[in-house]
Amino acid sequence: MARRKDRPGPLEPRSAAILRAIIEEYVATAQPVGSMTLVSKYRLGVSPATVRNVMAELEAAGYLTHSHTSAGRHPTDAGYRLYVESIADNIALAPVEQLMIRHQFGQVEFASEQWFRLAASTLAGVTHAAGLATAAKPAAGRVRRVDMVANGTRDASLVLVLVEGPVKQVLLTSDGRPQAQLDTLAQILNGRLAGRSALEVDRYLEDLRDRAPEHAADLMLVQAVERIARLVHEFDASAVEDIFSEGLLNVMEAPEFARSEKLRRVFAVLQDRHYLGGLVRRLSTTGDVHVFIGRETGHEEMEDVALVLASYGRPGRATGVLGVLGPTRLAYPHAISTVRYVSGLMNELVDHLYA
Amino acid sequence: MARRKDRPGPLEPRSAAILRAIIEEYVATAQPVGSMTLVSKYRLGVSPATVRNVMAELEAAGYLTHSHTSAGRHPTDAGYRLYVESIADNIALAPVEQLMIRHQFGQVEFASEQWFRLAASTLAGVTHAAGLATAAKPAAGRVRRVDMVANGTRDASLVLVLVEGPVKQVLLTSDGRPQAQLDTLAQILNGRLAGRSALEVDRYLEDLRDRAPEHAADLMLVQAVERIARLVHEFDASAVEDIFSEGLLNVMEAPEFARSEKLRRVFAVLQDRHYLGGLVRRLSTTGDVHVFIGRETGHEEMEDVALVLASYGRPGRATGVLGVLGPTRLAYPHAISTVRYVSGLMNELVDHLYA
DNA sequence: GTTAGCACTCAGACGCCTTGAGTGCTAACC
DNA sequence: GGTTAGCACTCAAGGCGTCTGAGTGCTAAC
Repeated sequence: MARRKDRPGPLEPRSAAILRAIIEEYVATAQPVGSMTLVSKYRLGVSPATVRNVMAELEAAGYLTHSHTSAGRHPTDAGYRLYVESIADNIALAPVEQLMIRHQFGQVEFASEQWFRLAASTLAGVTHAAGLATAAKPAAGRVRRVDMVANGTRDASLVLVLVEGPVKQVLLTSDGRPQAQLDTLAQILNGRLAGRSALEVDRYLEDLRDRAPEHAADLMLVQAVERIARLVHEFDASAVEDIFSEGLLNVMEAPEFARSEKLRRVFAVLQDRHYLGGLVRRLSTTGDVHVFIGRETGHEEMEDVALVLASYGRPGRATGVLGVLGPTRLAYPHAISTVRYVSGLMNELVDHLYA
Repeated sequence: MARRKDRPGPLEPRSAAILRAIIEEYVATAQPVGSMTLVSKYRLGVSPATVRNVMAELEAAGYLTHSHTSAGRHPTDAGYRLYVESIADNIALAPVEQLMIRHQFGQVEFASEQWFRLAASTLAGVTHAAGLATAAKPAAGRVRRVDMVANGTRDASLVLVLVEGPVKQVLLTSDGRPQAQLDTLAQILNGRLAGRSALEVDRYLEDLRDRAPEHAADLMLVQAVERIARLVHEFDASAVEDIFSEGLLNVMEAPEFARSEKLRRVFAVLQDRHYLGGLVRRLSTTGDVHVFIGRETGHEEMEDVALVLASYGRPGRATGVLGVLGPTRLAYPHAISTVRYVSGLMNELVDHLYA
């Protein structure tokens, strides 16, 4: 029974300290925590009996549970949530770790795709959970540059560079035109399409088709514009370009996932490209870290996992998401500060690329 | 005791039929197979007692085992190997499935990266195991085309297209040069570098540095060539560009991987980019399907898994690997014919691209 | 409000027994 | 000779009771 306050609200300092100790102990050991172990390991200044009373209150308030009568307690999702809210703000990553991460980022070539992978693997390495990152996805794609490259006898590659970074490549049939002629074509396309969005490319395509007679010879031009339009549209439509996940092995090591059934469900959810995309919308674009615990992730299958996510990038321009996935029994303070730090780094990188 | 022949060699027809039946039953049920179930399900024309005698012979010859005295038998790796060798050649994929796979390949745009992913996911879907595919990796990369694109105020993207297909993108500092100037630079680079290998790019770089005075203004040219050299070298050195794996969830469903410890080891091996690269070398380049069962994979961690792999592509040009990963208890005939068929399709695609 | 003491609870470990699927052997059969 | 029926034997898996110990909740004293 809750003696004093059943109402939600700030806990008494002593209760908060005990909840905190229970969570930290449970995170460390994955074993239900009993009153005696708690007193012996943490200098709480009270006896086990008192701790038991407080535990009973915390349980009545919904922050702890029992697996069975004579077992120790472990936190509920609500308990973790309270804990997270109590520590979310003021923590910074240890300087040593900052340095380590910066060092890793320094190693990599400025090749855009590498970053996201690096972000994911860095997060995984530092937090010992799974690291996730999506590529920076802008609101709507624009053509930066088109290039055509002869490619054997019959084919040519069309290389499309988008303002937002990604490079796309598709095949065209070139009927053996020499490179010089392809260059001319590319020049025309660049003149017409540089800076254009998908809709604008569509419009140009219609124009081309209307005054067909004049350009009829250049069926290849039409073909190219068709492909470009399709690529830009595809880019706009793609929910999330790609989710890089690294260190899923770390999650497999957690005892809560010892039998692979639970694990399978989590993996299945993660494979769904649209899922993380959906979470993105729930993230404010302010760029601060958000924590989703258990059911809060919006997926029943994920009831045993927690996500610590942050968006990065610049709202008008490109944005993406990165973060960490682990069991709800997660070292939240460390995970939060790591995610915050890495998302800061990624902001710098995005600014640099989409300046 | 083996009554007749302990020597390896072709089994008597009846023994072979029984081994075959045991394997098929075990593949289907994942349960040890007893003599009575076998007789009742498969029309063998003999009594359980006879089957038991044969089983004892097969066990003495190393093709079957016992988990304990009173349990049914299941195949050893050697048993699977014999079975695989007895069926490897003459099987073709069912026309329905051929059609289904072709259909899937028809759906995809001719964008090179998609193929490998598609191959992997098709294999996964059809065989209900995990599908693997590496990108087509040629012996040594050559520059096809260089392009430079202004990129905000300070930076430029250098886009490098290799003869072998891949497109690389890195950032350069452009000090605000206009696009026109970048085009001129790119033109110079194309003139000099098109068709060149990494070593040849190196040579050009040395040239540039030697007669520094003349071109001193174009530090950016030097910077660009440096990057290009590095990219081509990296491409040459990369063991395997990327391994696309799809449908690992399928493997997680197999009862032999019910506890995730075993699974974890397998995943860990797969993450090692060099591992599959090593297997590539063990594949003859004739393009036929190779089967690695348990320890044959060369990794102790993989003792419970089997790989069915084929190389694809053209020896002199680009080659890659694709295949299927599953428990040793795998439907080999189906897996083999599927892998063979898909690798045939990939051959066509590679011919088309690297014509 | 805190604490010591004590009765109570219950998962997990251990040992025991039973069950049944499956074997290996032997002797009869063709 | 190979094949088969019969039978004793084996052993994992499951059910069942017991024991143990960590941990609780309650009550009464501080």
